[in-house]
Amino acid sequence: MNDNTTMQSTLSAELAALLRERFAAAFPDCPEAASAGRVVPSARPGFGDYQCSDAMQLSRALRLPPRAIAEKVASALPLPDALEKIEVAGPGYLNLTLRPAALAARAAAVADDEERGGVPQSGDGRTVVVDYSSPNVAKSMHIGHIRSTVIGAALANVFRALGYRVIADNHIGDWGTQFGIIIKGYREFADMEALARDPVPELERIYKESNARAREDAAWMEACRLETVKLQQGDPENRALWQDFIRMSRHTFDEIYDRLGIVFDTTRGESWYQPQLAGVVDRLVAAGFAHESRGAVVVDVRDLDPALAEQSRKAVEAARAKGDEESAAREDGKWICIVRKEDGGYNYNTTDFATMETRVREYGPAKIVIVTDDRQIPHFQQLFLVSRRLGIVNPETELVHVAFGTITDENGHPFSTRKGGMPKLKELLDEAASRALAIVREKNPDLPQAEAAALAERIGIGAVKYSDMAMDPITTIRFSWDAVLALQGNSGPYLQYAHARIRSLLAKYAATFPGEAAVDAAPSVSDPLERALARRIVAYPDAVAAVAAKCKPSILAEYLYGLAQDYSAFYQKLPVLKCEDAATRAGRARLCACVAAVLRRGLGLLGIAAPDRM
RNA sequence: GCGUCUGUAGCUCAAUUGGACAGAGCGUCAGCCUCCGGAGCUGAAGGUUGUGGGUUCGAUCCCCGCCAGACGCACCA
Repeated sequence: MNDNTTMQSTLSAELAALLRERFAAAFPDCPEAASAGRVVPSARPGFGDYQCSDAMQLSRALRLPPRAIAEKVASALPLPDALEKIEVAGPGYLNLTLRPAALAARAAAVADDEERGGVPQSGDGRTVVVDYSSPNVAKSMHIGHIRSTVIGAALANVFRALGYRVIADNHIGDWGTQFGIIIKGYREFADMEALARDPVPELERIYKESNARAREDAAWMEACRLETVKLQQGDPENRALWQDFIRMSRHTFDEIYDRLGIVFDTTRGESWYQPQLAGVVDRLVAAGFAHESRGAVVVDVRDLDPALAEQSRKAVEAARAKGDEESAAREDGKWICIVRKEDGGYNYNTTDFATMETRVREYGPAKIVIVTDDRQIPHFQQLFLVSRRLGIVNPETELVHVAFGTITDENGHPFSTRKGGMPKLKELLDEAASRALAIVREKNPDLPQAEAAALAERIGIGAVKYSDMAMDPITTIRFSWDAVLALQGNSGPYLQYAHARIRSLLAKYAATFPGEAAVDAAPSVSDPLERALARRIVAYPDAVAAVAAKCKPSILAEYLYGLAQDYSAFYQKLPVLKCEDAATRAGRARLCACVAAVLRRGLGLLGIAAPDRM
């Protein structure tokens, strides 16, 4: 183990490796011992810095009391430089305590690693495709889109930080039957002025109205269908309209993305794959995976897995036994994956197969990560299964569907379209900025107008983003203005505030003690509050790695919140500028600087700004 | 009917994925500004982790059965 370290791995990984060696050496005849040594940060300070509970697990295999096993591992020599002691505690825990100097050096190394962000380069140049945001052309982005956007962008950042080559792809909804409906409506009742002024809401109005008419007027519906067919056959006029709609919509999306600081490496909408769709279906049929059914071409997922077939057969029996023919009929729908519709058109299944295939062929990715709401879980399960069986995706490519919970209204019900649907994303961001501005003005009355507004924007957006990432993606969010825009407690601004306070303190430090070079000092870790901070900093690389492994930015949000909390406790109790002893003062200033660096970096991965003042 | 997800403090969520005494925020109550930024800090109250079994040295976490809610189930994505 190396104290001042090149950051090739995380501290916990190095300690685990050390213990693994010792377990293996102590019990060479036991295969289970060879894989022991898992290490996690200790539950409480009294239990050292890291703990290992594997001795208890091995007790059965080794037929020895857990404490005896732990003792043997703990007493092995020599103790590496970084460790002060290894103790056996409780029923058989191994508690590892770091030497303060080693902890301080390690914390500084993590914070100072500007190039790699203190994070091991486990990606090693492999490729990850991250598919997120994916709004629909001719529809406004609303609060339902923000989770995919924000979570996906954070995951892309994290994979990049870990040394992966990332392809961030915005798979926008720019193809499908809705365009016939819009084109028909556009021809009949478009308000050209409104379209010029603010195109997307007008397109949305056109779609809604045309769609409503199609529902009650069969002739209208047929006309819409014909427009779709014309578009898909390449009719120049319809294609020009369609491209116009895309251009207008993308312009509106880009305004939001600019504001959110979201970037993509590529934007390939569904239409991009359109030329490949016929070939996909042909190959599925040729391979025997797809067949004709009720006029459509379908893949029956049950054909790929006898267990599913059996499960399905039982479900039908159970329904029939109760005379529930409706449920029995529904059963098919769960397993039928339509790849060509009765009318010869293709749908999202076909497009998604083509997308999968293209991504594998073009990028050779180690992972494909797709971020959508949880209603699409069955769709992606089927897509992944069939893609693998057909060989569209090779076994080396990991497929991940990051499913997040839908956003409901304040009462836990879906937002009803009749009552205006989900709040628009732009409205949300405006409201966030405006609430933040009120506070900025109050706290910084002397700040020039433009600066205050810019700052409020960063704070408001930070609040919105944080609230969407602070919890596990699968959690359903009950929308509430007060929760999304919270500026106190577990919130984005709380983290930003902790960071701004440190920056301010460090500026004052530099001005007050120009001779002291805190940069050269080791972070102070003598007080438990300081030590807690250093331990937290050292765990940063583990947090980032965990985000990638679980595809949950919430892990990083949680980590940063803990770091900020620890800092606030430290700040309250231990003086820095007012500390009499120059050496301690420098050590504390250095520790503060390390915290600020990690906060800024972590917030950066979440896509949240870290202003120097607020 | 079948499937997926979820159930943890009054409310919103954590719990390093099987480890030591289940922790935060909001709200409530009591404190902290002659003190580096109070968007802050300290403390109190608040829990049979939906429920009943099982596995384990050890279960919020894994398995089985119930209960409740959300979502999905043939040409939207």
